[in-house]
Amino acid sequence: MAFHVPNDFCDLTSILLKKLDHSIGTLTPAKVALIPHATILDWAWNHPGLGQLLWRATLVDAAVSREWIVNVGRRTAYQRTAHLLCELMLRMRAAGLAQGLACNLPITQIELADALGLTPVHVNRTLQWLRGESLIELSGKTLTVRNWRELKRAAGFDGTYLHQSAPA
Amino acid sequence: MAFHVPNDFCDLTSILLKKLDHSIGTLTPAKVALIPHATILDWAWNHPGLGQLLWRATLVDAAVSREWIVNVGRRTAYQRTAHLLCELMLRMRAAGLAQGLACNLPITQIELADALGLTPVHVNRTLQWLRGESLIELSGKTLTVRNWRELKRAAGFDGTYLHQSAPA
DNA sequence: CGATGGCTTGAAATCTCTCAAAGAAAGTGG
DNA sequence: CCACTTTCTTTGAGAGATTTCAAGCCATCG
Repeated sequence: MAFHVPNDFCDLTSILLKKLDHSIGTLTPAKVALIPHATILDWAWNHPGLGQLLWRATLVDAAVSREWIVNVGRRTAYQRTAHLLCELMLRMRAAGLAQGLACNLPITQIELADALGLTPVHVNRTLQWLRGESLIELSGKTLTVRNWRELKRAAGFDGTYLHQSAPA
Repeated sequence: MAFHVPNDFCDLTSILLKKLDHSIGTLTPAKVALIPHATILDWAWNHPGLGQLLWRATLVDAAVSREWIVNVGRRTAYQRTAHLLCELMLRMRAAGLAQGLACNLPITQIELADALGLTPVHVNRTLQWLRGESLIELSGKTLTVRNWRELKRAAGFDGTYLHQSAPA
């Protein structure tokens, strides 16, 4: 239901929602910082600036979720896959983890399929199509966008929902 | 991407996310309370209990969004429709707006289709199927669940994500 | 160098959509 | 309160996107 890229806060939900309704796992070896709930709550209530930042982070996650609903519910496999790749590229760039329009994407087609609501077989064909149109290169663990403008157009992508501009 | 039932907070997102990435509309005549952002922010930072409640409300909305991703991405039209009806019934009950397993559902099949990522035509056939199985009655503006247990089973519904138990 | 997991390909099956039209229901104006 | 219009619901048949099933290939790893 969601992907996190390095430096993302994750599972902020658990601070206030005590009943687990989902789980989180790693797709690769990862360095994870564990922060006690008590610490976060202390930050939130005693440093309003921080609290605002944390709340905001959860709101951005929610915005991304809403976009995924649209993606999965209303776009074709082709648009949908392109859309996810646009999102991931922008988020990796914001995290300072991209070189130009290339970034690490250590994810299998099976995992991609799960996130896209497609079968792995169809994801495979869709990626071939995107490659055939020279929109992307995706080999091994590296995603390179060959034609950002066309990829965006194919996906119907508008990154507003990522709220990447600095918060007030 | 979401439905609100009476008494739901809506658009809390806009308090911290200044760039609009979606819109909100009414499906029926509605009584709406407008609260200035400044007021909400004041509540949030000067009354920690309230702030926690507000933050929590946005987290529950996010949890619902995540479930919708699953619903639209991984369930058949039949399961998906049943699932949404389960959710709506539970939320209407929590809002004190249901009589037993019957509640108001003033929504057209077209709107339902939009939320489900289906065509209105297919929603129509799906509802007929659910009616045929005696799981629901849905005529005019009233939804009645005839067989809650079976409807839940058909939908693969687990209401945990609604977090309806009282917050700490 | 065998084993495992991931990628690719093909063909048939299926779910859902599209197109098209007709019947109900609900709202509007006279 | 009745024509009239609009919107919503229903039905049918054909088309299409995606899935399913099945198999082969390739790369990586111990």
